[in-house]
Amino acid sequence: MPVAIGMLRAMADGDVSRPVFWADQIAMELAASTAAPATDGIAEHPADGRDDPASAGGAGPAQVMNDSKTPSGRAHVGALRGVLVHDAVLRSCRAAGMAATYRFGSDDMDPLDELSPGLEDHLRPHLGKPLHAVPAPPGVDAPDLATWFIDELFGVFEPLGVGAVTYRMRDVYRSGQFDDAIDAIVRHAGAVREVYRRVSGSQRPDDWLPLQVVCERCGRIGTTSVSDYDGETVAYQCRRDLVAWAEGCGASGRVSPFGGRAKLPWKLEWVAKWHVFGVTVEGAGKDHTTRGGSREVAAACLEAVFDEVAPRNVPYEFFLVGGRKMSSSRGRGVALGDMARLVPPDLLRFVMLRVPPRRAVDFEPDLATVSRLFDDYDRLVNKVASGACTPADVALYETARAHPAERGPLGGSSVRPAPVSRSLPPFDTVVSVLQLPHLDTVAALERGIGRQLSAGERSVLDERMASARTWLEVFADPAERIELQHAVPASAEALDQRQRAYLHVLADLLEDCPWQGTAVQAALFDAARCTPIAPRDGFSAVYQVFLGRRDGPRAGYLLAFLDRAQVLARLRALPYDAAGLWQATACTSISEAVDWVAEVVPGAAAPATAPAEVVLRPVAIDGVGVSGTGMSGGAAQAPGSPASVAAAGVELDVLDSQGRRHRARLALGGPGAAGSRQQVAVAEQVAAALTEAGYEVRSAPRRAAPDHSAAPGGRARRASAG
RNA sequence: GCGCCUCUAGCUCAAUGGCAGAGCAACGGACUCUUAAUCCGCAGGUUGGGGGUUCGAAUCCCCCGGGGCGCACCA
Repeated sequence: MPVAIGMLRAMADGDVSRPVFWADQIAMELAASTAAPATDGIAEHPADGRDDPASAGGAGPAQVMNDSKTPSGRAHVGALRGVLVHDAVLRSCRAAGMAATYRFGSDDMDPLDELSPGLEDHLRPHLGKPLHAVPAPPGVDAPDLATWFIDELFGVFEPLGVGAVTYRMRDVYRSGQFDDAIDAIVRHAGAVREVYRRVSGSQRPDDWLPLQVVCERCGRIGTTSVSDYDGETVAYQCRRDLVAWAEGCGASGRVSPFGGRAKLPWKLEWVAKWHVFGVTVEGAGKDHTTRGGSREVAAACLEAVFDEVAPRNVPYEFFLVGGRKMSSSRGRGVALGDMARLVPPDLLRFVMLRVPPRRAVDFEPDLATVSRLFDDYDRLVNKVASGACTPADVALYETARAHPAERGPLGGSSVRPAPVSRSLPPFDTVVSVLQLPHLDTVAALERGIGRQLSAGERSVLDERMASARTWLEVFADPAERIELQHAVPASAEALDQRQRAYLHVLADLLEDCPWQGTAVQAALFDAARCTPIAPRDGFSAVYQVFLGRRDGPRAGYLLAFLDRAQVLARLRALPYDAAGLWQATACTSISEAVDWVAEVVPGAAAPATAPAEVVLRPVAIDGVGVSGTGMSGGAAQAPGSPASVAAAGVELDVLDSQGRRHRARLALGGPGAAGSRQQVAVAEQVAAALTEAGYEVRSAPRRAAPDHSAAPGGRARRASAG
């Protein structure tokens, strides 16, 4: 199977009419261009013997990838784009049998030129110093600022399977590796100035040298201007007004620019890296790649000074969050560490590498986007596992996999496990289930998909659950998070009388309902018919009372995993106008009630079916509440207002052949009709009429007002309850 | 001003010169019954507009338009 995968790569079959993974395309072009004896001098500058030995087995000219990052702030996800673009090219080169290495540098000789949010006071005195010379903030366990910042990025290399060898510019300069390049570049300062003028249009003074030294007095490097190179030393001035963001100390003198006492400005440092390391591939973000931009200037300088051709560029777009560029200085964006905890390594590689470098990756860590990412990756894995895929699919899959332990000289595909198709609960489902308390998440999810997960799927699910937890903890905004409220939230005061009545009806039905998801879910619908209310409005009321929002996960399951007594108390917490409900919903004559029963359950018309059960229950409406509803705050009702409504009635509960409960109310007239004698008489008339029509009629005892524990035994007689 | 990317079904995107497709959403249906855990089905398009190359164009070239971003100060 691994062999088949290798053969599927576009390069192996040479069928250019089929889609080619972008990194494979670049590797092909590199192989083609370096195979031919070019006019460049790159071959004369092999990567000075520090190659990763693992790469030595490859055939053909060695490719040296280089990339770097200035450790000037907390790393955000965008920093990973360049890292992974180069890593993808590295893997493609190795998969094609080419020798290739990947170096990644920390540009920690650069001056501190901005104040990271939250660290202003600590950093301000050090503006202009090399980043490696700025102390880490108090309480941070790092030797210096640059190390602290860059380790955040380097820390994800291993888990992501990034095959880069890291280095630090302070070490490069101190070791003297750059001394010859510094000498050559400064000697060619005139040519450099000319390139600056010609390519980017920037004018430099005639005595300007492309170099900055560390001020011997204040230690700043961003504030010094340099001139007059004599082959051993340069003259410098630490100027107060050289840059706006830092102030020099005013010192001046002569100093040797070698061995770490000076650094080249950015564009020339690039030149030196390319020359000294023999770099053949170095991509750059679009901010560098514009016409007349730093990349073009550097390429021209490389040619002017060393007569070499610049490495292959791989221009790449930004990684946007919600369509906007991330900015660590403005605190906008997604922290690298958060992102690494949010999505598993494979997915992080996948999201960065599936789009060609020149296209922006727009990723918003909201539920829909993250869920889609998981879906997309599952689909890719299944596609590759099934074999119904293109070479580009296979290449993307291989490139997206993070498995550092198996990385080999040729990409290690021969030892990689074959992809296994998976059928896992989607991310948003996992998020949903995780938020239900007291729930065995895995068991619930397995129940959801109707089978047990394999061991492999289980480990992927564990990963997904960890992601879901991170999402809930770090990324979910209040609108996306469901949180069980400890009391009825204030927003629930807006529920109308019908919804409030629904909650009370539901509470009564849940008194002796089996405490299980499906049964509770059925009770939710029963309560909607019994109120009556549109199910949607009833559900909405439940979500309002428990979650403080209008929708939520399947309500029956939500409630079933809570404590019954607490659920009942919560449902009854909001008072409602019982008399008003009766006025709005009750039948006013016996014949109307009987017609209603016949409409709901056509028992007489279908004698073959089991007779539907009708339960009659006398109910007192004493003007402040209906007895038996559990409403305790009757005194809150204004005296007076219910004077005109029925003072007593009969509830008719009908259980149809499918066990669904329906309810009608029969009001008995004005305030004077409250006598139980009349209730009994009416109930008997209704019962007689219904019995005549073929229904099985039972009567439930009148319920005592404040005590609903004496619930009539027949109430829960329904198919699902037995 | 210069440069890059982008425009395809309601939404997010595939298809890289060979019959315009998927996932969600919608719609229809099933499920002791829609509501953030299920399944099946159906529909959805002048590929931003115009011109050109080609037997054949979403795809390549030119022009126009909409949107996003970058460089013109610094790494």
